Amino acid sequence: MNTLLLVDGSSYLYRAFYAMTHLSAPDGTPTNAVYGVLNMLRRLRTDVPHDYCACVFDAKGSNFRHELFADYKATRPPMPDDLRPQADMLPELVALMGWPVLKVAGVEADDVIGTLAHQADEAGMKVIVSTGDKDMAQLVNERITLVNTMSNETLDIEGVVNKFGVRPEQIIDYLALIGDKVDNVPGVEKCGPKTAVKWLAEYGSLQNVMAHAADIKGKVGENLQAALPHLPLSYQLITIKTDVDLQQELPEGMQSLHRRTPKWEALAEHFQTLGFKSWLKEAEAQIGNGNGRGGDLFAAETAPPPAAAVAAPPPVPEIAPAPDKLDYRAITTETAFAELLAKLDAATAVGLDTETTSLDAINAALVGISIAFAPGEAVYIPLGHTPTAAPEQLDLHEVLGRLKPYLESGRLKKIGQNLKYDEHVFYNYGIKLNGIAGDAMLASYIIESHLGHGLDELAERWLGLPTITYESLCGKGAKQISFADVAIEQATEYAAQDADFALRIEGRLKTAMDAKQLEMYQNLELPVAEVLFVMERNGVLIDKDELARQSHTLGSELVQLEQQAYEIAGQPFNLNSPKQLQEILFGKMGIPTKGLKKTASGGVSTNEAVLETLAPDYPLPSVILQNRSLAKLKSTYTDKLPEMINPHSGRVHTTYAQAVAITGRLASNNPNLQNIPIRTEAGRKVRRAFIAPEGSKIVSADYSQIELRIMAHLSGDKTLLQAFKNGEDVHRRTAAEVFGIAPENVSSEQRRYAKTINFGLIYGMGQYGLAKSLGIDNLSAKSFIDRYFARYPGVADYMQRTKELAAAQGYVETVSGRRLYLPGIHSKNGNERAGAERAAINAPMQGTASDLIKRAMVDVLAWLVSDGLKSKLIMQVHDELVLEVPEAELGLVQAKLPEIMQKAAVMDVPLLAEVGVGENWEEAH
DNA sequence: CTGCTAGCATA
DNA sequence: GTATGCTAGCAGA
Repeated sequence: MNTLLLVDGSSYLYRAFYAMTHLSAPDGTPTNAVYGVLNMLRRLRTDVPHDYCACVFDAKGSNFRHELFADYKATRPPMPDDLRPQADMLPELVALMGWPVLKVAGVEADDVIGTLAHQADEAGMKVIVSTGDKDMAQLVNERITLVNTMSNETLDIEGVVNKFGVRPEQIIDYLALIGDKVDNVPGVEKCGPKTAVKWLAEYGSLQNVMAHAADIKGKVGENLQAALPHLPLSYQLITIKTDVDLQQELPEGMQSLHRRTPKWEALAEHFQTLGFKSWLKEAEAQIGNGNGRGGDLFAAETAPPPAAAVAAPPPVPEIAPAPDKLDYRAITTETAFAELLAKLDAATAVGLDTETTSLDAINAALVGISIAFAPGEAVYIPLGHTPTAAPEQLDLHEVLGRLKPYLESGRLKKIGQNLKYDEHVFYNYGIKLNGIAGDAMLASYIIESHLGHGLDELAERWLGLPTITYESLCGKGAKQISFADVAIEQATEYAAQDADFALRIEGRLKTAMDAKQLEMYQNLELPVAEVLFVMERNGVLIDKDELARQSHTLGSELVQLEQQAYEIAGQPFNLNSPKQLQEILFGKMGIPTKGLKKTASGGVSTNEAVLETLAPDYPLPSVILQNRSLAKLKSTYTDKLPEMINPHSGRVHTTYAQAVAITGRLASNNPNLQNIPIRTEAGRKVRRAFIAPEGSKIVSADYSQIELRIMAHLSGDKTLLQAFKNGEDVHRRTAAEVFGIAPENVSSEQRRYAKTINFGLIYGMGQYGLAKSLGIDNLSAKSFIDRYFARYPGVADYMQRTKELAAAQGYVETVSGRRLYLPGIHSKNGNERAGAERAAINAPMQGTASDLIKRAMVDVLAWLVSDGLKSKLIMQVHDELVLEVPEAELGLVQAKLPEIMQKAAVMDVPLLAEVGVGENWEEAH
């Protein structure tokens, strides 16, 4: 029989507070109640065997009993000042310990416990309710028992009868007669336990006692008569609900009440602050055991789950309290603003969001700021709305000046959605945002990188709530209006919600992370976001004139190619139009289309591969190819980059997307600085325009064969590992192995083959792909691959294992525990499935490489800052970091930069980073 | 004006 | 054969 263990967190909070001697954290925060409750939960966890469990707390605010009876609990003194902060922090700590935590607005903890107990009872489960509250005795039956963990007292039916002298089903009647002084529930004057038991023994039920009120003599008889009108109400107040709607909190019912793995990382942090030393040690030991990240992000290899393991566990259901109502306000008066500042003084963490005039952060102007304090509680400060939209509005600079200390404070923690954006916005006004402690977008990216991370989607997925969309306020497309034109009322609803939801979602997502994920989130992605902010802000200096010259040259070359094409075709046409080109080549010129690749829409493709095959036999294709290549250079790079120079800084500021690539890589856009040409001579010239200011140089360092090294590490293949350890030329070595000759006899052709195989493997390539890229037949390609796998059995084995793992669990992992989901891995479509298998093979290598360089970026920036260097990180291109370095620091950076990159992780292969210096990016590479 | 395809730049 | 972002052309509003 399954057992459900329910803990009345709120009742214990009070009892522990009054029972425990004073205790406080190093910073003076009282901790006795928190310590008492957590200690009790630790004992319960081991002492009471159970299958499901939950710890229930009272939600803030009034509940249905207050509606029944305005004076309910009216005589209770307010919560002692020493208890309040403890009450606030306790639920989070309990959740971090792995307990499902429930808080339901509108009812009390008792009612939630009553409901869950009732449901479990109906399902034939055994229920143990751990509480210090005697009222709970009304729940006891054959399967439901109470345990007071503080006094070690157990109450079953017999126990209730022994203790109270009435049966469990009479407890409500019993308590109604006695009343409850603490909760201000009126009973019968002068009627205590003895009298109540006597009456109930005689008449059986409250109803019957009331019916015979006239029979009872003496002063108590009179009192009973006097109490008759209010006794039904008391009965109602004392009755614990067993029918609370928990659909929203527990959409999957009892099944979600599994104990989860404690978040040791976060617990350790809290125990540290709270001064719980022995528990801190314990948490650290757990982390050291690989149950959290140890000293080294890459040290712990998780044991692969059993092959039978099913896809990722479903996200833990929503257990955070949903606020009973929303409190969103606009701040437009000095009084309200002063109150807001006072609130910020008291707050430790807030949700933060800005509204602006532009998606381009560096050029965006502030329209308003929203701040959330608690779920459902947020304010919006309109600052840059048009007068029509906001008749009353505080002065932008005045407000910013007074908010600045809070925004720049590391003490006040900020949580938001893509805060890197807001960080830029504030920086535009001379404010450096500090204390960034959470970002819902990044948290979501860590948990499920393959899904969307927009706030709207997150609210839907994690809170089950719809959002007000930006489009519903501002419209879209050409007719879109500026947020500055949105009326305050609607702007407040929207903006306050964004801050509120970001705060709520981030908290929710954190509880869904395992220790490794929390580690990656807090110690990798959040710090990386700061590095990206710095790099974006730094920008890259571009030599406009150089690009203009190149554009000019390209322009005249393009004109010539165009003329040639027209002559060959016998007519002018648009060389950039695949459709027109198709007509010319396969229509007018009558080139046979047999065996040529088709486009998705049915026509004959005119892509590079097709034109290459036609080039030996016809003159036009090679002209087109040259034209395309140059046109791309001109339109995408030499013409475009100068347009992207920011007039204020004189530099180009890209935006790095941190949550788009499913493998963990960054992406760069507006402009994309990660696809600047290098392969062709003409293309590479573009890099000459990436320069450093007078007195500085460009320094670039890139990881050598990073993904191949990671493949060696992941596969553990002896031969491959050895090649790297010996510092060999791995492609040459591979050729030697595959062709069965000595490395010194490998021809350049053979080395090229080997290099292609090595790269192909990283992409999950099969014989077909290899044949195509080497221009050999399928059979020879297969024999190459077979020979390769025969010489590198570890690699063959790894490929196989990875595919199986992906199929078994639906995701694969990087070395540091980043999860990479493969939605297509179970597809019935063979092509799609094969694609997912290739992605599965590639993802751990690409993803681990990306984790590595992210770690290096954080370390490099930390070094630059701590040593007070003037060198600037300006670009990241997947395996390369580019810096702008003053000449005085050149020697230092050249030595230290590759060293930091190589030390980003300790793996079974040495990491190698190669550094270059130059006047421009081409020279430095 | 918007959304799509083809093609191509990078690691 | 993995992972991205950008441009031009073009079709349908």
